[in-house]
Amino acid sequence: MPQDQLSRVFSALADPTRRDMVARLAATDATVGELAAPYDISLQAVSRHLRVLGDAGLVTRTRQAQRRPVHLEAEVFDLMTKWLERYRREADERYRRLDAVLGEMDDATPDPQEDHAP
Amino acid sequence: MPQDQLSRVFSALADPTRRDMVARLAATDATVGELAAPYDISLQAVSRHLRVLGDAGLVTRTRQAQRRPVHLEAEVFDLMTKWLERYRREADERYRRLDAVLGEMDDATPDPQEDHAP
DNA sequence: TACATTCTCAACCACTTGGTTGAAGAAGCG
DNA sequence: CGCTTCTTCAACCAAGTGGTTGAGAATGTA
Repeated sequence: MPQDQLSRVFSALADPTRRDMVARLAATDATVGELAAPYDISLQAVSRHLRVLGDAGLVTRTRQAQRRPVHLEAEVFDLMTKWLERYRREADERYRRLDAVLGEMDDATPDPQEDHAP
Repeated sequence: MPQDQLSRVFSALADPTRRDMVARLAATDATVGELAAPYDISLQAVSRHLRVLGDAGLVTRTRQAQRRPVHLEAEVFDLMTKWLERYRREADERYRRLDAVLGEMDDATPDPQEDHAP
């Protein structure tokens, strides 16, 4: 069950509620109650969403009286960006290299040539 | 059940096997059998992984005799990059001007189903 | 101390996910 | 046509997820 961090991060962001939380936390820190306000789910559910974000390293918590303010950790985004950039660039280059037809299905005489670059 | 695409994309990439497939597909197209080779799981499982990637818009399939070559669609990465860049930058700026006002929630009450989008 | 506020833990439940095996569809070859 | 190759569909199962409610921990306040 100990997934790698990248998996945890992607998994955490696969939920719209959690993405929305991240979006709001990018603007400012917030407490659990504040974060929960807009949603129609229980405080406990929000708390658990935050635990998922925390496990992914996307947020950290502190203590402020009874409150547990949540803070977005931007560094983790770099991890994702790094992964993304690498493969996006590779695919992009490859796309640029072959000047034909991918994705277009309207060819009447489909004679798929090899698209391997020389 | 019809999740938004961003959720499907993040969810698809939350699996290490699928991320590895994407990585390999960034180099070149491949058939199901070719993709399956390195992994110790059934061909059917690989086929289903590819369906997940396909539903997320990350790959497309064509037909080549009995084979169904898989092609990586780089455009979807832009979607993620856009999302990432936006909030990473916001958090970065905020980090830079580290005034950190807690408890200062603005009036934004977003619908959890929708991402923060302009 | 007693009480209110804020948040988390625990148990439960419906649904999804990622794997399995067996059967079947689709295309080429003898 | 029957047989082989490549791939998907279907049914099943264990484990995970996201919600619920109820209890309780942690802290500040009267």
